[in-house]
Amino acid sequence: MFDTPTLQLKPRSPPLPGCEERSKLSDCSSCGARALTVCGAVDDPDLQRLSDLAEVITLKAGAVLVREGDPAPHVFTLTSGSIRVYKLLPDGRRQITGFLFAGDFLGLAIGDAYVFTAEAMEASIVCRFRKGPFRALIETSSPLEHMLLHRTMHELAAAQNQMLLLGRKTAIERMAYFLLDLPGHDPARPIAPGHVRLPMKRAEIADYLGLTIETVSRVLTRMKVKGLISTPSLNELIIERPDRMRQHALGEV
Amino acid sequence: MFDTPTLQLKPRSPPLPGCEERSKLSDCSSCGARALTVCGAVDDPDLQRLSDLAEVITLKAGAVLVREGDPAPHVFTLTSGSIRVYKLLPDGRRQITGFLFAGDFLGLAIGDAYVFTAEAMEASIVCRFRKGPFRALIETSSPLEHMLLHRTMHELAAAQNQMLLLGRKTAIERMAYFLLDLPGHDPARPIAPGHVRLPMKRAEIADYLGLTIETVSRVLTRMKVKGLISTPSLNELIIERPDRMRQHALGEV
DNA sequence: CGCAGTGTTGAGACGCTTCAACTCACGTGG
DNA sequence: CCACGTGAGTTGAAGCGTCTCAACACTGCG
Repeated sequence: MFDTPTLQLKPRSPPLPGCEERSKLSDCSSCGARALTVCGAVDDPDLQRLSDLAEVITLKAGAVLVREGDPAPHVFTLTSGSIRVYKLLPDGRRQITGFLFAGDFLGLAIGDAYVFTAEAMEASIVCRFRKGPFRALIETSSPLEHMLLHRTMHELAAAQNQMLLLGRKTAIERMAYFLLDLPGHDPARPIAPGHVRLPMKRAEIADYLGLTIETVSRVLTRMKVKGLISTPSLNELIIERPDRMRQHALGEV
Repeated sequence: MFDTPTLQLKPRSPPLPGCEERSKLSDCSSCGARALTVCGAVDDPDLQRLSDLAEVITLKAGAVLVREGDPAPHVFTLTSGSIRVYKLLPDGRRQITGFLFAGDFLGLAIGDAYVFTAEAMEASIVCRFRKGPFRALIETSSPLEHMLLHRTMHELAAAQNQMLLLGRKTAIERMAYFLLDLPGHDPARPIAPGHVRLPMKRAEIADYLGLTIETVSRVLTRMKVKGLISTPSLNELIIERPDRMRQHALGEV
């Protein structure tokens, strides 16, 4: 599963078109800043020292990067590809807490064990750091710690939006929010505005939105019938009525 | 609503009995560390500089501290009392994203506007800091920023547990998790193990767990009938079967 | 005493889930 | 080239858990 590592560390790509839309939707005024932070705050010496600590690991689609409950000696950054992060209940119920894309951090948890499982959704490359040296570096690098705080706060704000979604929104509202929110996270998103790439399966969308695959399918059908979306292929769709979609996403009737 | 301020800053109280239980439940190995961080990491000079920036504000029960969408010039720490933090949908649906108790931070968000509303649940005292000087202080105080990062990661982990709860758990599982989790957060919790203080109303529990007040009431009744809990009063209950309660909370069976 | 706010309980409605059948795309091997 | 199998997605019908609506009980307070 793990490749022989060579040194590499790729900062998050700069802000991409379509970011404004997500920024508005998620009430986050600094989506651009998020990317900016990574590109800007880690100045060269720190970046170099980070690189010295990094191992590059390539993952095949479906490969498990970390497993919930396992000892947690590493932290990661995702260089390319996409990763699903989830928690399981004993009977198999799954909640996907996030999809990660190039530039995202992973494993920055408190404690000695991972509190989630992370799997590659497609062929991916990650940089791995041992936690100890990484923490030591943080201690000495204020910009680095600053960036981590910034990112963690960003994730927390997203998590709170997701709580609102899971606790109080209907199926169609969840899906609408998801479809508008997703492109802002995915550096590999298509250029064309309104186009949404869906690198995940229906089951993963369902487990992210707290629904079943059947409900996801039915909601997408309803959206098609209503003219909200069109689907050139299974893994891609076009938002035809962004205005109406946004209303649904925000729960405005 | 706001009192004339005098200087005051009270660090979080030290770890309290009952904390181990929560620590186990939430998969967080550092519940003690959380409190410890605040008491320990902010060493005297920093604490003093923080105090210089602080205004003390007293809140009556129900008072609004910050409102979602308003400009966000301040951050806060809660000195005593309890606060509910929530998001609203246009039609009034509410999701409470957290209950805050003495020692908790508030308002550490990215961007220029608050992304949530915060209201006092009971008479409370907060320390208020202007964001600018506070950020400047963070820049120069590594231990302070370290503490903030630690806390934010802690909150993020809790948020991910809440996503699992809201997305995949049944009503009784949600309530069980809530009842086991709550005492670990509340410094004013009763000494006796198994005793849970409920400073919030049914409506707030419901909006925190993504349920209705009727369902909350019915679940508590079911728990009473099953012998899982007993209720000396409306705002206090005793967990009679912590083992069975924990099974429910974790979705076993 | 009456009133308002809060909590409980019951009956019916509703939205999502469950279970099942079917379609479609894709790859494999005869 | 087609038969076959597999995994993913869609669609339909029935079931179930929670919600909605309504009535009632309890508490504190003027």
